[in-house]
Amino acid sequence: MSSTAQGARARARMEVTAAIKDEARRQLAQEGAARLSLRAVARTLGMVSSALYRYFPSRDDLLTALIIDAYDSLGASAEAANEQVGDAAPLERWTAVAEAVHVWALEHPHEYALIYGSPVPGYTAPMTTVPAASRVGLLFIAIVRDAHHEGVLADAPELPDDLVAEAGRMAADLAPDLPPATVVALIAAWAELFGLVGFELFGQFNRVVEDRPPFFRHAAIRIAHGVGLR
Amino acid sequence: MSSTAQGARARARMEVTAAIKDEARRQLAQEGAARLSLRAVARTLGMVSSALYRYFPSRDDLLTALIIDAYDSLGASAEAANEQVGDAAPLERWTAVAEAVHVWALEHPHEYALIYGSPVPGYTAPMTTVPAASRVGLLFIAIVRDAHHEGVLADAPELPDDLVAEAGRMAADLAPDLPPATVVALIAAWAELFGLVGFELFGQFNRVVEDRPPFFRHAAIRIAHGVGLR
DNA sequence: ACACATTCGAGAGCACTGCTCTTGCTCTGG
DNA sequence: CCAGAGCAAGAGCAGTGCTCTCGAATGTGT
Repeated sequence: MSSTAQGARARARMEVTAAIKDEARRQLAQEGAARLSLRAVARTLGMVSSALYRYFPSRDDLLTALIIDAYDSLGASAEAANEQVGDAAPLERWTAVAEAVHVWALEHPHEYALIYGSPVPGYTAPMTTVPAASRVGLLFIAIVRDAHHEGVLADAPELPDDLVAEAGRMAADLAPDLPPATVVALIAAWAELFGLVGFELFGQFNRVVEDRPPFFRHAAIRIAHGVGLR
Repeated sequence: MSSTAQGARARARMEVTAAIKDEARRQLAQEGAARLSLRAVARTLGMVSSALYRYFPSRDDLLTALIIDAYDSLGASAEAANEQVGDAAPLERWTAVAEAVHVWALEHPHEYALIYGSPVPGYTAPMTTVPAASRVGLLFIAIVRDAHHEGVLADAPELPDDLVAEAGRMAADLAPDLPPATVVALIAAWAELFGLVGFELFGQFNRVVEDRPPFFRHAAIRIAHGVGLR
């Protein structure tokens, strides 16, 4: 038997699991991760709290499921933005994806905080989150790779001696067809972009930057320039 | 009477308040903000939990005190690094301060998460945190200003039309003697730098960047270049 | 078709949390 | 000197994550 429709029992389990995640996501969006309460979820679902443990062995496991969903939701938004600009120039694809991340973060602040903010107490993300977490990063790599193969990618600045070895390792792991210096610039750009998003979302720009969208767009383009996109 | 040494009562209050903050800071450093417990603090201090409310009306007020201390600690580290390199070139001062922020963050991960990570649930930073929070930013502004007045600051790239007005506002507020385009680049650089720190600290670089110090140094220098420091 | 096994919901309970309120004791300013 | 302010302590409330036990419903193998 495959995984679908194997008995009413399994189906019911799927449905209850989904219902729990849905309600948990709703509470997460409204109250934030720290105020997400298993008991409250169970309550609004009309079940007793102990029953919920049949589906998620602990609060952290529920959070992990929500984290994966959040990464996937963000990744889907970014990929949709990338596809929507079709075969535009790499720089435009980059900014479109960056915009999509920005918009998604503003629309899902608590989800964003859950995945890119400070990790919740004593919680260390399990391996299962890695694939979902990588989607946006892989998109940026793909865009830069396309630019490189089209011959429109400027060279990244030379690496200092103490970075050459590590850069080689990074390039081998992430994008063997790209120059190591470009890979280094790309990873830095990735972190810098999310730094901008996080600062805006977490209030660091309050009373500093008022009109955020043009500021972000400009910064995202400048960051793309730093990777070699023109 | 001034604020110092006005009666044994006030002094005792100061001491107890300091003891509470110290113990709270210790628990924060070990367990993280979300696991900071008023009752646990009171317990190890040998008092009953309700007594603690005479000194901090709520858990959030204690957290606010710790936030201010954390900002001040980080600011002091950054300023010390700036002074230690004396009247070196602005670029070196920039990287020295960036390094200091980086090191402080690695040494105080939970404090860093408290101030630059996702804000704790339903908590909005009160105005009283603003001065302490501004110290590092003001340092970066001062460094760039010095470079500008020494005539060694490269021009920042031209601003798009939809950013000119906002850039003028930002410059007027933060550094009227600097070109608006430079101020925009500076604010972005500030956020980007903390983006790098946050990504490293919150595990986003796991399995991506292994040898972090050279990577960070390189990225910090590249960010400084983006502001016009050479 | 029946017996066995597994799964599940419900309830009680434990140890913990932030916070409030009342009761007295102690210290201090006028 | 002594009234009032400051303070510690205790009990208590409502909430949390999580565990354990106990029937009942639901599958599965013979």
